[in-house]
Amino acid sequence: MSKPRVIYWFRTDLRLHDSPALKAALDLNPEAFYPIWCWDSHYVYRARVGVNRWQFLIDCQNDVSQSITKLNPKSKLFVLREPAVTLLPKLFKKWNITHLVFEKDTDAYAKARDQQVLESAKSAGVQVIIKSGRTLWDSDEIVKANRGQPTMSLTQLQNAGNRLGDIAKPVETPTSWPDPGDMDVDFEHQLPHPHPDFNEEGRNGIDWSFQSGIAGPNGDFSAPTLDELGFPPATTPYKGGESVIMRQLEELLADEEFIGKFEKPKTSPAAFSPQSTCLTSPYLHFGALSCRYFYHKVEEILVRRRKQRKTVSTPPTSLHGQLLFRDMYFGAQAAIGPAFSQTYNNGHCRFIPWHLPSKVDPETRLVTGGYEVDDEEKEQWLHRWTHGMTGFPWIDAIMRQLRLEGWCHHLARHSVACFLTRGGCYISWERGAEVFEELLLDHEVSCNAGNWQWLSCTAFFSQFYRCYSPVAFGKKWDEDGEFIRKYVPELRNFPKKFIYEPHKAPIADQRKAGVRITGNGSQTTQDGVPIYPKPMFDFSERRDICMQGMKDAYKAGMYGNDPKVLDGTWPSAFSDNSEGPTAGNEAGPGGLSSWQEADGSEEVFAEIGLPQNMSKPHGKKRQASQSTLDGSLMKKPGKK
DNA sequence: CGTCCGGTTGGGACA
DNA sequence: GTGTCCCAACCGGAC
Repeated sequence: MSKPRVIYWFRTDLRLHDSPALKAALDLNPEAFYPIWCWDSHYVYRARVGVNRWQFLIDCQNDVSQSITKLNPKSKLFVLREPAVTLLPKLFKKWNITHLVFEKDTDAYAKARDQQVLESAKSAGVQVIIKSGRTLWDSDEIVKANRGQPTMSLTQLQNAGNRLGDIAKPVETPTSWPDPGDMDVDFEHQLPHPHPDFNEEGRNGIDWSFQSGIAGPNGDFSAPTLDELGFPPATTPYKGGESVIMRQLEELLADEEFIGKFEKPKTSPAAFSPQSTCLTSPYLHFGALSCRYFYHKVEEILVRRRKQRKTVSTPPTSLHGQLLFRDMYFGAQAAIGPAFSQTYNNGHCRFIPWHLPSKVDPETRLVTGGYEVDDEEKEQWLHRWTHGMTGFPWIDAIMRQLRLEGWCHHLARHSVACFLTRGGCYISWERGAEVFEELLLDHEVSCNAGNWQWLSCTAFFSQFYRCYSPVAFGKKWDEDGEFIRKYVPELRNFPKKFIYEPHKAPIADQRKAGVRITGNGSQTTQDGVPIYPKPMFDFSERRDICMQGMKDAYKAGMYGNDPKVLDGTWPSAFSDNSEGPTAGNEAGPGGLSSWQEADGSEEVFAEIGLPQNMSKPHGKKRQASQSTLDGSLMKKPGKK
């Protein structure tokens, strides 16, 4: 019998420590072992990925590659420039593969992709081993233990977890690494279709990461560079990689007071250099840090402190609580599926007639990626929020920190999310989720969608009268406005008295601080003088309007799968002057205020085999992150 | 892990 | 010692 020839397919598990899937692969004692990464067109073109997350991913890939090479100089992370669905069948054949091993993924897109890979493996006679390692418990098992229902509260998650038993102990880190086999990739290189490219706006050049052949420009299977992807240099100060976080974690764990007494609500959203929290989320996202490893390391400290009769914090506010919330969102997504990241046809998401609603396809019941501009003013508010030009310094500082660094504190996210949705703009949480998707290093589909639902009071949380003030909340943490001075530098020298409401400062104070408070954010200087915009609305006025709107929507009591939401008769449940596009008795499905049939652009994409829900967005380049498999592929003439 | 407002409480200054 | 005023700190309710 021939010895195993194994492909280990790295995805969002870019680590060597505590990887049950990697251990299972190595336990096969393979004759040839191929640790690979398939460069995926979904990530390159169809997901919204900003430059900072690109850099972080590439850091993680290079780091794991170096760790592999340390164990075996003949090996590394072999990055192959072709999507898995077309590439793997060719590799199975060319490399005589007997086993394919990977970590289980729960995102809708990844699930569809993996299903397709599973089928091709089956027909090629390749054995597939899949292990769970991305969450504390296997999310599908959690759902079963929760009577098939999505985990919509931490208690549900904890009860389901208790039924499943203890969180798996970390598995050992490999100390040796088998040789790869022959690396022949002399077969047809199938290029993914580059259109539509939703990351076009972020690029300053064209993407040519697929153009240089399967093994890349040097033929050495290296990870693409930002330059190859057509991106400018990244601006984040954070560096990806398993070895980076393992070093940082050692320092974090050394501070047993901090770990043992950690309470999220007591950490400051205004703290920077250093931040008030651990900043492990980007590493958890890419799997550079195992959540189970982290959980058990924290547990060791808690056990020690309990023995010493020292105080320990508990879920939901403790560090364990944060990891449990993550599992809760994964469990919710695992049960609800692709609809989890949208309102339409989501029975667990309250229907609220937000402005700028997502366009939907009543056939597939998925969002199409575009949104409707029901009100030009709201479109401008969204733009100003996105770019940190709202005229509310606390909000703008957070949004600029997010864009620049790819991260902001959890409570800061609360603040800006509340402001965009139920506590200010009354704009769809799905618009905010898209912006976060692009900008966050730690963007996790389930956590992002779940937290936006939480903050907008459409699911998980419902006390909409708890509304963050863009002035008071920041002041509570940072009276002097140091955070604002750091990220909104035009206000650096503004008097403390007015730093949260600069438009209230007398002209003399403005002149002294070297900035004028004027305009709508479309300019940064006027007559050579730096300017900062006036607030884009009266906050307390907007808060009252939003709260009344939320009351109306809660009274209507509809969810995303309500027949009236599905067929567009939902406005009959609202008075015409309720906030949002609520006039009349009929509108479009979802929260749309009108409904037109496809405008023709959809057909173009249908032609190249793009699934409906990934069809070109109307007007703006936007798309759903959680969508079905990107099947759009085209053949490059000739061989590699 | 909301904010605002109004009412109560309690300590200190002072008559 | 006691009454009164002031104000900050705290608390509970409404939204």
